[in-house]
Amino acid sequence: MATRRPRTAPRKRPTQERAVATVDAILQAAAYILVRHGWDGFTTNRVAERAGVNIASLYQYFPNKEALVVELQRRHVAKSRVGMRGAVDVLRAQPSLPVMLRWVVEAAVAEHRVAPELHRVFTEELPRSARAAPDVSDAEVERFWMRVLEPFAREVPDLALAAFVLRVTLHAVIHEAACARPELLDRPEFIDDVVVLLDRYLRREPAPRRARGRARTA
Amino acid sequence: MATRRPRTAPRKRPTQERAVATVDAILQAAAYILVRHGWDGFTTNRVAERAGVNIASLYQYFPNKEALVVELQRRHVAKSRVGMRGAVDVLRAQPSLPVMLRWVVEAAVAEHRVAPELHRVFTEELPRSARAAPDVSDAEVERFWMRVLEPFAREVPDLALAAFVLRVTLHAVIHEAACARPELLDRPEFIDDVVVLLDRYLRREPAPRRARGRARTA
Amino acid sequence: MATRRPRTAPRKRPTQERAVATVDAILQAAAYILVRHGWDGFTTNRVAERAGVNIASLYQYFPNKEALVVELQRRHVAKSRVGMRGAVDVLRAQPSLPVMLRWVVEAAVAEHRVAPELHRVFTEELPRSARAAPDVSDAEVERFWMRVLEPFAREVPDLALAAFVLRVTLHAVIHEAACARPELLDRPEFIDDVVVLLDRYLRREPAPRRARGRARTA
Amino acid sequence: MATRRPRTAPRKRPTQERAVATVDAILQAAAYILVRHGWDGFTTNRVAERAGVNIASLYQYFPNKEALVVELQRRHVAKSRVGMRGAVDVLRAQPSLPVMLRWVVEAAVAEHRVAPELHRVFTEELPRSARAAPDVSDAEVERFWMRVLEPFAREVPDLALAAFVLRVTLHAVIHEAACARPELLDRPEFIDDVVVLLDRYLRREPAPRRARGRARTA
DNA sequence: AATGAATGAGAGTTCATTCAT
DNA sequence: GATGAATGAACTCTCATTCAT
Repeated sequence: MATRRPRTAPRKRPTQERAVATVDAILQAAAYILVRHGWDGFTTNRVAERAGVNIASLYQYFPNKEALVVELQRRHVAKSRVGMRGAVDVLRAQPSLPVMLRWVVEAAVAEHRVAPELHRVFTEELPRSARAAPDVSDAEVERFWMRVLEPFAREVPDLALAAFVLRVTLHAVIHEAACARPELLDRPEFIDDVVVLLDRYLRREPAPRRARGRARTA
Repeated sequence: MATRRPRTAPRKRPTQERAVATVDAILQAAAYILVRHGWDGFTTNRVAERAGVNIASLYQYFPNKEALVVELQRRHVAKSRVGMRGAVDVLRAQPSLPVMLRWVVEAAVAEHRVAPELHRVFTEELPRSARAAPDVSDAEVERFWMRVLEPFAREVPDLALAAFVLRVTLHAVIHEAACARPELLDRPEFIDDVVVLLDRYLRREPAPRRARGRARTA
Repeated sequence: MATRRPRTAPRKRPTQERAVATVDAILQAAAYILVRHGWDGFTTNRVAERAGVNIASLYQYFPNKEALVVELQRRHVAKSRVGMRGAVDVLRAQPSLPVMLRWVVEAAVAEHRVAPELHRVFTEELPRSARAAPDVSDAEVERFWMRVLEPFAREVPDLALAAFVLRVTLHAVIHEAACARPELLDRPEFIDDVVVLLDRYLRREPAPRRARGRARTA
Repeated sequence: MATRRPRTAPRKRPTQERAVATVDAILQAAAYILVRHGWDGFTTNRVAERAGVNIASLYQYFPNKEALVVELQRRHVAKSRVGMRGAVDVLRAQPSLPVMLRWVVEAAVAEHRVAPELHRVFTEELPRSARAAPDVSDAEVERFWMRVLEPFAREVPDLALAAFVLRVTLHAVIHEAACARPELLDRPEFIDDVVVLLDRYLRREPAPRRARGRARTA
């Protein structure tokens, strides 16, 4: 509600090789400072100093502090989304629900492994002005889920609601694990459990016949 | 990793009546500024001005900026936790799982209704240095859940893991709803759905007998 | 045409004696720096340093650099206008034209003696953004002249035009003298000459030899 | 008093055709920026960008920012003075005073029509460091006037003073009109009036009724 | 002749915080 | 207990100018 968002589009594309290196150094330094000192300690001077470039060079490529972080997020997301691509393809093929969920959960976990600390700062500290507009909106994600789930979630009374719950839950559990209990990401039981959580939520009954209704065995 | 956390304990308890009023005015102004301008726009001078007190008075009661926000969080949590008390008592009585869950979910929803915008800033913008140490740690909450769930979650292979998933999911879904889709909090289907989500996750089998296996009907 | 004018109203009135002294020191330093280094060399840090106060103190009383200069102009004008008051009263009494003119010229000269160098910077170097809106507009001055001259300037074909010429000439000659030939201000012949210039311009007749002694008809 | 004036002589004459075009583009852009953004907004980077040339190219022809503006003034004056040449020739022929004055006034008006906005910036905003040394000094102009007026201004007690007043008045009235009331320049009455002003000032007699129509004696 | 890249120096401005009354 | 005044330390961002190609 507060301050108007300043323009964050990069100022000038580096064309020479040297300049590309400069921009990379700046962004790498920015990531470091952001993780190390948080948004409050993220000052352009610090970034420039750490990058070993003059502060004015920084401003030749980024119009302001926010733009730096936005570009950082853009690149982070680009890297993170790689695994999600494959999962989305699987979803389109519509195998069984547990199989689909497993793919997505694993993609989400992979996503969170990329740079968990950076991810944490992005989600937990940035003011609105420094948040990158997401390339895919939550609403779009939910619509996508609705289409995918439609054949499977016959027993779900409100599909839109379920899509919302699904999106939030999926992300929250993995995000929190990545931030607070990173070791969980490596345990197969964790992934299994998340799949179970979502699978049972969506396919409400008749419940899996057998005692250990794991997604794996379904 | 970041900067060392400064002491945030309030500086001196106001004893006279006038002083109590001063402190209240300061905190109210602080909440307003925080919601309105975000953490970045939250400056002690602004707070003092809005509160109508001199900046030096502010520093007589709060040793620094962070302390202000910490106290704000303390009071917010105190208000929020009221409903949770009752729920905890119910849990101790150990009725059926869905009943227990419904109580907790409803308490959590009530909690998020208290001051959603303030809540959002607390969770999404504060730097570590301004975050209040929670009065109950996540680990404690999870241990509590383990004790509570023990009789019900027989089919759950890893109770500690389940407690983690439960805690995170419960909070995330309601928190996100409160922040992004506040109207959801008023829909009974929403609460129902969250109960279903958790109930089916914890009681993995045999599944509810009938077609619309809502918690409500269990 | 360029940049929008920033707000230049002073930020906060000093109430304690100490603060009044601070503000005075700042303004005095500002005048010094402005005269010494011109608008381009007029930096708030320099001013604060010269005034012996912290830069933040400066900003507590003036919202920005321009405001400082605007206040300087305000005070300068206030001082300068003192003599003009008397002259205006004389004009209202409507003695003979030369007498009136002499009063005004002398007041204008006095005005330009106040702080000629400062005056020069004000008129010759300030960007629009730092120019104080005049308390009396040129148009108003001209309207005043028209009223005053009406009984005397019977032979003047276009009184509005004459008021414009009068205003500009009067100011320019004295201003230029003050800036480039300050010694002129002390010579009575100078004042006499300016009076002659304006008097003969306004009282055109009996014109030299012919009625409408226009160059054209000469 | 201010900062030492840096050398402003152009750095190197463009010899190739391409280079001439470059210099012209730079100067044209400079004029645009100066008029549009004022001296304060006049930055070499902006000029280079607008000119479509690299900043380094700009510095190949101009040693610094001031030099740019100085060259701009040089060219402006060259263009402006064209009409004045003719007038000067007329003056040398010594026709009647009103005729001479009319020529000069008209030349001055034409001069001010060339690029009034640029002219305004030159006279009202440039710091000393960026002001071009005039090719003809004020003193020279005044000496010239003295020679010209000598046969006509017999009644003028101090010819040097009159030359000063004449020079200043002539310029100021037309300059102010050009800046603040441009429509005046097109009205013949305006020119007439200025001629009358100067003519009557210089040819004092036969004075209106009395010999030395001084205010003093009135 | 021309350009992309780089930079030292500094400008304006804010802020958390303390002191003196 | 409360206030007006004051300040050290940064911070963001710009600019004139130069270097390497």
